[in-house]
Amino acid sequence: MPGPELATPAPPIDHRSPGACLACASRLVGLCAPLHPDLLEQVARQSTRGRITSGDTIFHQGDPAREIVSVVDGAVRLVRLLPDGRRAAIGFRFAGDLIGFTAGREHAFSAEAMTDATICRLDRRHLEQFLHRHPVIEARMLDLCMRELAATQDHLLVLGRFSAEERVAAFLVSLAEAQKVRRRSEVMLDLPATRADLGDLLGLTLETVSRVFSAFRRRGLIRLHGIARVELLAPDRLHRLAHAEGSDAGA
Amino acid sequence: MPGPELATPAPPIDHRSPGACLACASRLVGLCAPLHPDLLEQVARQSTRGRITSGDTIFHQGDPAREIVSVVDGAVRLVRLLPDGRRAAIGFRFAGDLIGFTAGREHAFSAEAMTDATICRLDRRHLEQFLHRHPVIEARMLDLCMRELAATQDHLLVLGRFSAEERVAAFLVSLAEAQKVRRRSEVMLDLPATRADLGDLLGLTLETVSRVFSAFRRRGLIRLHGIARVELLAPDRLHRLAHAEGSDAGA
DNA sequence: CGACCTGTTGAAATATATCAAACATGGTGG
DNA sequence: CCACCATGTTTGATATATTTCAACAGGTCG
Repeated sequence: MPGPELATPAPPIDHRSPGACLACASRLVGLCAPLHPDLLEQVARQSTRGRITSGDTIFHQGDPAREIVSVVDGAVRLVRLLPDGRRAAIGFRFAGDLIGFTAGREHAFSAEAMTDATICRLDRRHLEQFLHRHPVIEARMLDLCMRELAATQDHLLVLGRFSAEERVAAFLVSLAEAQKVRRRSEVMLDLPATRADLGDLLGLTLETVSRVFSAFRRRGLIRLHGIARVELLAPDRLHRLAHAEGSDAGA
Repeated sequence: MPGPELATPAPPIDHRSPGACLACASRLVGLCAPLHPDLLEQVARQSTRGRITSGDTIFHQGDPAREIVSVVDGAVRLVRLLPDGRRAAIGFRFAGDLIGFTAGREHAFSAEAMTDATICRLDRRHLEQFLHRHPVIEARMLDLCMRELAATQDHLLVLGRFSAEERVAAFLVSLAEAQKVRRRSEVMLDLPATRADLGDLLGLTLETVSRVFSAFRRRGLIRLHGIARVELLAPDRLHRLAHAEGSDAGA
């Protein structure tokens, strides 16, 4: 499903030298990296950690891609903007995700904070050199990239052939998945995105998203708690909807 | 060895010498790979080349991903099938493209020949071992993967926010691009796909695709030559349409 | 308090899907 | 060689899901 596979549930953070972010470096490497800690510092030393606030742009579509960004905490949306103002979101990213790693010279999309967030910027050059020196990590990177590719292809299916309800269901299911990976509840979901954000992600208008939420609520599929959290009351039925397995004809 | 699960309608395989396909191996490596030819043979030796006919399935969604396939010649569609019969195409692939390389254990989509084609099957294990031994190639692979990811994200934008006409225009432009890369005409395009294939790729019905082609024809944007080729009469206008740059208001 | 943002809901407009029929095309076999 | 068939295409009429436009409600924040 569309989304965040790359996930170590946010390791404890520890900044040795000022600005440096060893935590990010180690997250980059993954859980069981057969690397000497000293090597990590090579990367960490070239990183700067910072806190940003909801709505801030981390980098803009078109900016030279000189940095890779690790999301330490918070939620980020990746959006493409069309000349006439239409927006499409490539995906949402959360703690533990890496964004902005690209083959191109420029970022193909903007990254915007949906919540207050902590991020860590890594110098692209240094990261690439590091990867070249450590093929094991480069192999992990390839693996990561292929997973993200698969997730994006899933999303393609959603946008190409799913109805509005199926799209929203697919999103909720994938969000539950993402929270599970991060050791958070699978049924009580944090929803940092606005209806407009969801519309951009799912290829719908914000009104349609809102209507689908209402319909789900009426059918007893979900319950809204305040504005930023959804409870899945019938994950199984949502799952079937999200996989186009019909049989949820009812009400 | 449970051999024949990979391609149920087992395409006829032409075991020439020991089946080796040096051409595929070198394509995999890329043009200017700093590798000794002997090394290529390691990969080539484990490959089998074969000819398949239009409509054949190269591998099925759900099949164990034991092979990587290189398209030597012809056109292939990658499609995902939903339980209720809906189809969505991930993309089309042509000569020189590599398909089926994945992080998962199983193929997430089916690969079907749109034309008679020549393909080369590489053993996944061997390829992976080869990559591990040759980090330079692995780095190229990562680069390839990131490019494919970027292309898929582009497609996401198309499916999420483009009108039917914009989608078809985007497809034609990208097809022209693909032919240009392959040193073929940028305005006289081979169109191996049926209207239904295009619909699957663009998230439309075949009728809508047909109507858009007719509309483009009426407006003097394209001309159809027989059934399998399109001539772009106004590439610039199509380009603007494909990039949502408006200003093609007219008729 | 008032301005603003997000969300909800309604009514009308519209792009695309669906259903249906006729039309090309290319291959096959008599 | 032609008739025929299967397959793909075009076009039309209608249906429908989603968008668009619009009004209103509930928070939040200065």
